[in-house]
Amino acid sequence: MRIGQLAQLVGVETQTIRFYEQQGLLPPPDRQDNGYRVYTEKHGEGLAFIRRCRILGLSLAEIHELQSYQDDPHQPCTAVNALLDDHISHVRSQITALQALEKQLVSLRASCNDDREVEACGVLAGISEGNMHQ
Amino acid sequence: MRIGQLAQLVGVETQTIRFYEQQGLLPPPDRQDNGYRVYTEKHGEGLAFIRRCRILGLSLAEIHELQSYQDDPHQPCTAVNALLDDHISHVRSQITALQALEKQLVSLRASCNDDREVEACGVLAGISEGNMHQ
DNA sequence: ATTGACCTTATAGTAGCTTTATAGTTTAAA
DNA sequence: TTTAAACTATAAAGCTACTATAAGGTCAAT
Ligand SMILES: [Zn+2]
Ligand SMILES: [Zn+2]
Ligand SMILES: [Zn+2]
Ligand SMILES: [Zn+2]
Repeated sequence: MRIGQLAQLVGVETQTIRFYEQQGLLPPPDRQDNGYRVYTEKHGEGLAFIRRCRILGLSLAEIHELQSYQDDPHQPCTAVNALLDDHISHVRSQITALQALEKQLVSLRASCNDDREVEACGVLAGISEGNMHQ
Repeated sequence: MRIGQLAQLVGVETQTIRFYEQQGLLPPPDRQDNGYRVYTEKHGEGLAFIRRCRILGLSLAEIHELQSYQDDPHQPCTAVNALLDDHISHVRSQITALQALEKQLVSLRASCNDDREVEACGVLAGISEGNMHQ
């Protein structure tokens, strides 16, 4: 299977596959005589794994870490679970931060109606005056 | 006032100030004979404005846009308010996406306790099998 | 023989800085 | 007075996870 077919199968762009190979996330495939990459089913599974991790918001470094655990399957899986726990708490703190931000933005927006000049805009004034409780 | 003092005053790094100048967000200050930048209070206010916008999650492009409105203070402020509305809805959709992600991650995590080998880890199995309702 | 679809590598761009490298200037201590 | 610390300058690279572009080689069909 060549790179285009693999790309279509998994739903990524060919450049992305080459990028993952370059980053050490996907093992370098064999080459045809003309230099074309030839992929196996295993590559397909590996690529799908990477993509599902990305959908879960894992960084390439975290994926790399998971792969290193997969390479040593008789270790206890505490490290895997811990990685996910860390990721969950990271996501949660992002949510918390964004919710606080939303509150701030909404209150800022409430300080202006649409019938003013820029000079008197409550939004700009609110930012400029810096009444921001961090 | 030199760049280091301004940086300390506003709480940014000197490189960040030079970066904003280069990006056209901060007007180029006068220079001493030795080439050192000399800042005024206006620069301090401008920099503080940028920083508060950044804290509100606005992009440099959005800040640039706000600055262009400030330069024309007798326009109606509808564009300012619209910019903020857009930003708020952007933040809200981020929150929604992250909340869905958190749910997915938590359910994935629940599929493993800590007493397994990597081979049998519920988390890794969950990712590999791809039972992900997008 | 030439078109078109596919493949190759290398390089640059995205956002918002941060880091590094290299060098010149000012200020204070020894 | 010398010298070292602290400050300034520019330019360029690094960060993340790709995406896009350029310039070219390969292959099947027309
Ligand atoms: Zn993470
Ligand atoms: Zn307004
Ligand atoms: Zn925005
Ligand atoms: Zn586990």
